[in-house]
Amino acid sequence: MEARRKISKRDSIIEAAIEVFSQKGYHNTRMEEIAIAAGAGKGTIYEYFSSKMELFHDILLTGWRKIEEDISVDEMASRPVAEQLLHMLSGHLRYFQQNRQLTRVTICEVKTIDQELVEWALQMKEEKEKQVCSMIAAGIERGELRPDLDIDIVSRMICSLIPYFASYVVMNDLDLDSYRLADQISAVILTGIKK
Amino acid sequence: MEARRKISKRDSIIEAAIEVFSQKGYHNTRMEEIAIAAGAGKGTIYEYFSSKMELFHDILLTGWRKIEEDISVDEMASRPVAEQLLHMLSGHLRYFQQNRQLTRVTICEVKTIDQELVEWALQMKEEKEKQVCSMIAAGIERGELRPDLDIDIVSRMICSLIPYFASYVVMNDLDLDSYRLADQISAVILTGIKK
Amino acid sequence: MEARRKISKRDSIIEAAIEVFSQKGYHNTRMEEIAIAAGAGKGTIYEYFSSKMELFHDILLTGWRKIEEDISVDEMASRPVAEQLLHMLSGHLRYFQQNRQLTRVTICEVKTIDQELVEWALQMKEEKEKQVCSMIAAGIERGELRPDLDIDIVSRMICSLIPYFASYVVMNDLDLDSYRLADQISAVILTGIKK
Amino acid sequence: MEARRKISKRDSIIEAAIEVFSQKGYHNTRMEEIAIAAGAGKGTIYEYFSSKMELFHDILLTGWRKIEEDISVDEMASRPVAEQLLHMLSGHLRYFQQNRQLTRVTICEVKTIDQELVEWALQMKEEKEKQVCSMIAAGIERGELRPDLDIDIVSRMICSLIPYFASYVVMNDLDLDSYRLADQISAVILTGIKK
DNA sequence: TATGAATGAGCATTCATTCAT
DNA sequence: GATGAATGAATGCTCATTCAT
Repeated sequence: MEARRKISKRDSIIEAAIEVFSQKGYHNTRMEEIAIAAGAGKGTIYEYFSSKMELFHDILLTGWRKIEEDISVDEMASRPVAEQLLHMLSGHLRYFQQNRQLTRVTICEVKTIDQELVEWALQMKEEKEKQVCSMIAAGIERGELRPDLDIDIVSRMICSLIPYFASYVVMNDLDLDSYRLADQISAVILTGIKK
Repeated sequence: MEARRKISKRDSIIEAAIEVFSQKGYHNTRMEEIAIAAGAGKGTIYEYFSSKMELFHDILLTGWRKIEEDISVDEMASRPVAEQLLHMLSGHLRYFQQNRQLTRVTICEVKTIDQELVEWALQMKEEKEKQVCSMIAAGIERGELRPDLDIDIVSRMICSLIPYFASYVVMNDLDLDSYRLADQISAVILTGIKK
Repeated sequence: MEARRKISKRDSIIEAAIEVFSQKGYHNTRMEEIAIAAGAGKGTIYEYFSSKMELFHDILLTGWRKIEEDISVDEMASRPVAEQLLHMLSGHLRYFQQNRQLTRVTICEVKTIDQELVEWALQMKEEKEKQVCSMIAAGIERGELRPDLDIDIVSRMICSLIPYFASYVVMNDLDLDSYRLADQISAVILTGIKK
Repeated sequence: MEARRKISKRDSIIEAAIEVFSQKGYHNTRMEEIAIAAGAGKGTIYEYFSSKMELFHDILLTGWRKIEEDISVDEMASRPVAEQLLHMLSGHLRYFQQNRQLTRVTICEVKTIDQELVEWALQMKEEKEKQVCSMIAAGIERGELRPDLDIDIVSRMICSLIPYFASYVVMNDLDLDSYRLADQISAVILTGIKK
């Protein structure tokens, strides 16, 4: 029971931190606010996280992992690009909708804070771009896509859609049909790149 | 000569502020750093700007205005979408390349700082989206584009490219051929949306 | 014990603040000095007082309340004016002697600081004048005092004695026999106003 | 003409300084405000006064000298105390009324500012007390006053009236008949001390 | 383990004073 | 002399972090 309580304490802190960070941003959030929102003491946060930065970093990591778990692209690698693209986009959009606050934090905040974090975020981005590159390259290989495409550029075009529509979804409280939206987006892109 | 010196002092502060803000971010920049970088005293900054926030806001506004001046979209309105799109994208990309630091500040920093500023940034974005919407709508009207397009979505797809490639251009110090890049991007989009 | 310590911390800050304010004046006192004198950190002061002004205001209020508690005039209202006057004056003088530093702050500092505070101080003064007015009026009523007296003027004359002798007592470190002093003062006034 | 202009510049600065100091107090007054009120440049003030403190000190000195010129007590020394007292009090009260702002500065501000100034103010006060002491002593000598009076105390009682009624006169914009007021005050005191 | 009182480094801002014109 | 742009020392206040309980 103690272990369970400890876990729930840690989780309530994370939950509260996501809430407050997403509303006020990293720099405008005070540790005390998080503590209050978590129903814990200020000191308790430091039992689980060594600093404000680490807490933030942890949230970012968790967020990213959850996305990647949610949208496992690899196992789709053999499917047609059309399907993969649709799967990826709709997966992301659905995730954004279901994790609005976490998304807001993950997308917007990283750049202002810490060199280490910026580089980490860049890595995440590049990883994503590489994933999409592979998808495109394979599509060309298989003859699905036009062979004259600049793979890097197309990959970045697709990746650009994700954070932009993320903030679109997050900022508006409207509940979108994420599948239909993804369908429309990928239709345009596909027509633009298919053979 | 007095007038000239005053202007150059103000300008040297702005220049220094862009430099430091773009490197360290708003919250990690101390006024003293800006002063030193500008070769001025701390107090001098306050002769021209009433607060750190106002200085930052001023830079953002200036940056935005310069972009809009640089890429006057309106006078192109009667041209084919293909041309307009290419003009807009290559214009932005060229601007980003020529104003790397200002771009970095303009694109990245806004969200963490101030509610008022966030709303202002949203307005700018929406304005841009509306511009592109008109472009698309007119293109459909003229029979250049597929009539079944969801104008809003396509507009957002195009707008998503701008900040993403902005940070791509800004983060890497490589000198890209912005016209070629824009050409490739718009080719894909165009194929995706043209009749 | 926790409660006790918290109280003593707050008190040690107040004590230190009275000490430093009384020696250097409000504007020449830095918060850090108070903190050092209190054996506390700068931040600790702000745990108990939201600003320098509030700390000062609090001290003033406390000082005033202590005086009024110390010299409860009301319960003497039925006694002869001679007795009341002597009681009031000797009470004040004794208080001033026993709370030299607080007196110095209370009497001298108010006017330079803050409009709100000035008005509060004026109210305190007017309250005091009214108290004495009642005393005089009742004395005339009872036939103790000359009926042709201008009550307002006499009241002000008596009130003028208090801050003046306060600073006299406070500035000199001599230990006066406050009762004898009060006796002499009130004797002169009484002879001047009695029937 | 230059000399005349220079004099008027200096005077306009003093005039403006009295105005602003009396309204905002020493610490809340900025040199720039004085400069603006004087219709001069900030730097110009330093042509005539080496520092803010010196400007303030100069005003105080001038104020005090004007009082003493206005109410020359010495030449009255041979007259009866009744007359002297009335002369002194009514003189002061008239002066206060005619120089409201200067009075406000002279009476209220001194204590918070500068050790040197505090001591100067104490000297002024003691000088005044000595003057009145002589007056009383002479009155006793001449058999006008009761011989058992404590000269110091009575002197302080009289001196206490001056700043108190000064602030009374200054704070209220009512135009008082200073002669009548002085008459009433001195009547009470005299009855209290005469043989 | 959990707490929150205590801390002090860090920073935006003010304003008396200087000095080139 | 007169000016006001430029300066930087000085200071109130914030908030992440610590540690005694």
